[in-house]
Amino acid sequence: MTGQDGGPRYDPRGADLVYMLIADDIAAAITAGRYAAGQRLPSEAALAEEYGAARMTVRRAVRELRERGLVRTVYGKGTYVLGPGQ
Amino acid sequence: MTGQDGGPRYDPRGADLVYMLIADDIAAAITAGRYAAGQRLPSEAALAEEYGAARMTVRRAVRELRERGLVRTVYGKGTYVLGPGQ
DNA sequence: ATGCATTTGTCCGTATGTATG
DNA sequence: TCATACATACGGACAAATGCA
Repeated sequence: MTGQDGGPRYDPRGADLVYMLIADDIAAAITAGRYAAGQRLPSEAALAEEYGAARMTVRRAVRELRERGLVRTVYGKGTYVLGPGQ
Repeated sequence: MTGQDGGPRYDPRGADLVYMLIADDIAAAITAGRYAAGQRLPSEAALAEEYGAARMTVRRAVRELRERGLVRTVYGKGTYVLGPGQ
């Protein structure tokens, strides 16, 4: 990323962060249809196991997906994939 | 550090840099077996306290040890002593 | 209604990574 | 080199919400 003022800038959203890698991977899975709209994602604990990461890191990834508008999280139930319409 | 007016105060190649002194000391401790292979080093904060230096300086020393292949650092966990085999 | 399991929410402590002054 | 602040990451513990038997 380059600033308009000419100064080189560090991209803090680089994909070399664990939570970002996980978020990208899940996002790709959603795009690929491996997680259909309306379907529930595996639990945070299951995802943590799957990715070999801490649950807090998975939560950070899910938060990223939420901010991208890809999923919706319901307390006590889970995180659900949103369709293109919503 | 290089003086902007009176020339360099320290020999940039010499071992009289604080981080290098610390690195050498830890390396000697590893060689002497005071830190066994597989063992975790004290945290950067603890080492900083021990050596009376800033954490950033200790980090520089640990980086030196990493570049010498003496230790391996794991994000969020610590820095571990490597055996002769690895 | 009473537990019980599952899942997300929150917090704590510790440790490393990055950035700035 | 130091000092500070914040982000990222791990691991654990407990609380709150949900659903089911």
